[in-house]
Amino acid sequence: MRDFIRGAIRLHILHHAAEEEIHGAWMARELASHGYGISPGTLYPTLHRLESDGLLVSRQEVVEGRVRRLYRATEAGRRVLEQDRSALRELAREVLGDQEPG
Amino acid sequence: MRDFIRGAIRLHILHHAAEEEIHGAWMARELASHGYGISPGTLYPTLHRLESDGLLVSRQEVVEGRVRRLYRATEAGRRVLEQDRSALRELAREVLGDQEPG
DNA sequence: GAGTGGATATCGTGATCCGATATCGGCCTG
DNA sequence: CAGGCCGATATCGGATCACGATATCCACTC
Repeated sequence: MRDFIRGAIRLHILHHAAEEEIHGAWMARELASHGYGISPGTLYPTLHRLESDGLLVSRQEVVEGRVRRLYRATEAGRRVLEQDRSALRELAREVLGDQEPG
Repeated sequence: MRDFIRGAIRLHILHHAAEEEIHGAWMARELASHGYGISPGTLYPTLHRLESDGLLVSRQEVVEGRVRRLYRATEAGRRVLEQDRSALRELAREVLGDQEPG
């Protein structure tokens, strides 16, 4: 358990997949830009698991001469996302207290 | 990875251990009261790991005829806690949007 | 000193993480 | 059409971690 971030990766993926179609390499860059170093050996199996759990659906498309697997959140995925969001909200309330930012 | 909560357990433990002395069974109840089902087989190894990583220190004491191992956060533990807190803050900002709480 | 009860420690199994490496497939070149 | 290129995706093996069940520990009681 390097970071508590590890477990938040699913949340992050669902969050973006609920808003638009995403693909693995894009997600890797997105996570990296937030400082979440995730390796392909973690990311792709995670995407597959989310799909086999019915939280994501994928299709393949050719974009700029590259085959990409595009993922979107399913209804079940959105429900799980909402559950995770409220868990996050409670966690933030508990651990961050009522501190006002700035 | 049932929940993103799994990884947040370390954060939760550090949060409480930074404020007061805690012990395993108390932490189990605290986590359970927030709906985080954590088994002893996860909690105790986690405490040991945090201690061997230098984030917690422990001492034994007899309380009400029971031996308890009391944990407190070290300075390093508090630093990690702060790092995790700001990661949590950024995650909340990213995934929860700019919604105002309450 | 045997029993009690709550807290803590450990064991084996299965899942997960990880970096490195391999594969894939459309595009371009010739 | 064959071959090379390149980014995206998939897979492999070792190490770590989560988990529930079970065992152990220790102060107290009788």
